Amino acid sequence: MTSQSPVPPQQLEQSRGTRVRGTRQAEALVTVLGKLTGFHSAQEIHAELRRRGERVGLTTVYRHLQVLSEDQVVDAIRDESGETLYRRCATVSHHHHVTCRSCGRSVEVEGKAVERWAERVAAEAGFVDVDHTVELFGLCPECAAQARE
Amino acid sequence: MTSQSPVPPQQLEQSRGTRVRGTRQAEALVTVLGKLTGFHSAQEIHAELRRRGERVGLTTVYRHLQVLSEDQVVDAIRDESGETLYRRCATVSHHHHVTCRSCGRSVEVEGKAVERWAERVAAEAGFVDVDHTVELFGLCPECAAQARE
DNA sequence: GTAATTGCAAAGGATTTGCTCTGGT
DNA sequence: ACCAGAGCAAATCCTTTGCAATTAC
Repeated sequence: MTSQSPVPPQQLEQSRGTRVRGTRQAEALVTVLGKLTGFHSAQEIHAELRRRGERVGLTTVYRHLQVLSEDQVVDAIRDESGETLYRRCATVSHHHHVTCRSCGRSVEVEGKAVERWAERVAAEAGFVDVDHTVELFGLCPECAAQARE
Repeated sequence: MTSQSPVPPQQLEQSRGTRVRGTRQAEALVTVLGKLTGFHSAQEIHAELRRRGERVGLTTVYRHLQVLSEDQVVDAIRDESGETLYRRCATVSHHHHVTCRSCGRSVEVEGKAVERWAERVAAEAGFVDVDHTVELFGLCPECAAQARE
C-alpha cells in the first residue's frame, strides 16, 4: 500500500526533540495507529502490524507505545483485566473516554468539570501535584439495542 | 498485643449469606484490614500478617481479598503500575479517593460532582448502564513538605 | 465424616530488560 | 565507523490454578 497516511505524519511526530529516528518500524506503527479506531492492546497492535505484512517485534511496539504515551501522542488506559490499551490521541488537550463494555468502541468526552472537581477536592484534602485517572465504561447505543432484543 | 479489634467484627462479616467459614486465617485478615488505613497491595497485607506472627499463605490472602471485594467489603483500585490495592470500605455509599503517591496514605473525597458529570457526558454520548473509575493521585501534605526540604 | 479451606508449587500473562545484531547517516 | 533503534530470549512481577493435606462444623 503506497498511499499516504490519512493523518499528516508531522502532526504525530513533531513533539519537541523528536525522540524517534524515522525507522520503518516506527512509521509502520504510527500508520497503523492512525488507521485504528478505539483502544487496542500492544499485542493487538502488534498483530495488526504483522497482518499487514510489517515485520516489527513486539518489544519494539511496546517501547514505542511507551514513548508515544509519555509524549502524549497516544492515550493509554487500563482495561478491567489490567491490560494497557492505546489509542491515537485525537485532541491535544486533556480528556477522557466512555468505552463500550461490549464492543470496545470508545468516545471522547468533555472533561472540564472533572478537572475542576479533581483540583478542588484534592486541594481540600491538602494534596498537591495531583493527577487523575477517570474512565467511564458502559454500553454504547448499538450494543444496548442488541442487548434489548 | 491481645486487644480486640477496634472494629466490631459483625460490621464486616454480616453481608448476606456469609460465604466464609470462620477460619483463623480469615479472621486474621479481617482484623488486619480493620487496623490498616489507606490502600495496600495483597502482598503488603500478606507481609503485615506475617509481621504479626500470623501464618497465612499469600494465595489465601488473594482469595479472600477477591471475595471481600466482590462483596463490597473492601474497595479495590489499581495503582499506576497495575497493582491492585485494597482497603476496608469505610462508607457504604459510592465514593472516591486521593492516594498519596509517596506514602500510600489515602483520603476519601466527596464525589457527587463526578457522579453527575459521568451521568451527563455518558448520556450525551448515548451510552447506558454506565460505570466509572475515578482515582486521584498526588502528594499528601506530609510528603509534600518532606519533598520541599 | 465430609465438604470447605489452605497453601505450596507451578502456571499464566502482560510487560520489561539484557544484549547482540542491524541499518541509517 | 558510529549509534540509535530493533528484536529475540530470558527475566520480572502480580495474580491465578492444580491438587493434596488440613480443618471447621
